[in-house]
Amino acid sequence: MNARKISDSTVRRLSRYLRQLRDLDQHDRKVVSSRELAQATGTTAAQVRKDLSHFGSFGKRGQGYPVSDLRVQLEEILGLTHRWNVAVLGVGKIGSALLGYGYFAQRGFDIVAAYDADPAKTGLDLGGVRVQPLDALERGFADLEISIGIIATPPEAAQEVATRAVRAGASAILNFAPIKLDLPPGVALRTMDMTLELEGLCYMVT
Amino acid sequence: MNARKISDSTVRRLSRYLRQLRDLDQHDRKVVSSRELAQATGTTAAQVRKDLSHFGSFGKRGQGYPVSDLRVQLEEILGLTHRWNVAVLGVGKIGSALLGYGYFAQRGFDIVAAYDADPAKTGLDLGGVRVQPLDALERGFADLEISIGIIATPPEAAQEVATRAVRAGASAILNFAPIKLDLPPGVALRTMDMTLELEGLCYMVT
DNA sequence: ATGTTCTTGTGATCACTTTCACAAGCAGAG
DNA sequence: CTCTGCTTGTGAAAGTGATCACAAGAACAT
Repeated sequence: MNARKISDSTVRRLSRYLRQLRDLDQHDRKVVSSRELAQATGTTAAQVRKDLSHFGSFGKRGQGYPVSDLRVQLEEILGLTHRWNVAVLGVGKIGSALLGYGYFAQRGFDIVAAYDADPAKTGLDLGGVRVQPLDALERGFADLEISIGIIATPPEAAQEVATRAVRAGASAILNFAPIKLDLPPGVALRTMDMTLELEGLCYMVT
Repeated sequence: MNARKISDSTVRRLSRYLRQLRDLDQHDRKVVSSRELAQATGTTAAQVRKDLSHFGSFGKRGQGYPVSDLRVQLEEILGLTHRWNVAVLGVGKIGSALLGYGYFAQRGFDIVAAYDADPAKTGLDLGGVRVQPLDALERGFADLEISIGIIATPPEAAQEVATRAVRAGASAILNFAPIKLDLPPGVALRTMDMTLELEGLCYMVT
């Protein structure tokens, strides 16, 4: 089924389909067509069908896709059948905002630990998580089975902290620092670079 | 020169080149090769040259690119020769984090206003900006010549607030709400969807 | 049973991006 | 001046992702 390599853009779209399906499911919709799914997620019907066809045949010709089934299928494909433990690394402005960001838990991601190099922050309770010193990182990742690290440190510290997180067991990094991270092969990485996006907007406007 | 349409991925890379060039410039480097620029930004030398060639010939064969000149050129291409006024819409966790995020100002983006629907937040001073009620949006965008709106509201409110911002004069929207925004053509849009990225990481790990 | 209407699944095609490969050009040495 | 070593700029080739177009089914009405 999914032998081939699936592109990032496809994965992103799958995520959007899933979001829509969850919504439809909650409203007890039973069936949805590729056309409707496309419209709701900002793509085309053919694209939806092509994306899904990489993983199997989930629809019925003439009818559409069963909302609930497809939802479960997508959750399996994306690896969202279980919850994920996440740690926030760096508790500055961005880091503490993430600790209070409710949508993570809602979507299956539990922030179970937070670390910061500043001793003054140790012990703080942010959104129900106690901030720990960086030295506790290795221990924490192992004990709590943390597989995703969110880098929210200043850029200077980002590389080192990311490397430590990976060595401590993280298999994925979500990076908020405006810097290029080098990670060992096999570790998943996505970077959210806000100034990069702002600059992109400026180009488009100009 | 730049008659053709430049792809998003190219623009993103240009932004990364610029970041590197600013750094090199500060360290008084005079010249840089496509190879070095590529290595520092995580792409290939050929890609760097191709990207730049869309806008002109900035380098000298046998030598490389003059750091300072190229920097200025890229700033012009990206539309970063002047500073930009930005407003934050929605002052929850994410919104207030952005108000304190120092890298925006450093890169030419001034957050000059913040709005929130919750009257309890009116008047709060966050990072030197006073939070105003949503009703003040139209007036503020006009008076302060705000061209970029950052949406940090709950998803339910995002579409309406974005639409209002555009009507009030915003020509670009940076969206942090996990939702698809519909905007009039000609308005630039970038969405930063954190749960989407996390889900992407899960797929890669699984 | 047959026909009609609808929607999926998918090979083929198209469009766009990246990579390749090399001539053109610059600087410095001899 | 010529030769050597480098690096750019760019057309051509390769690769990748998106779109098209249509046969294959499914439900329902007659």
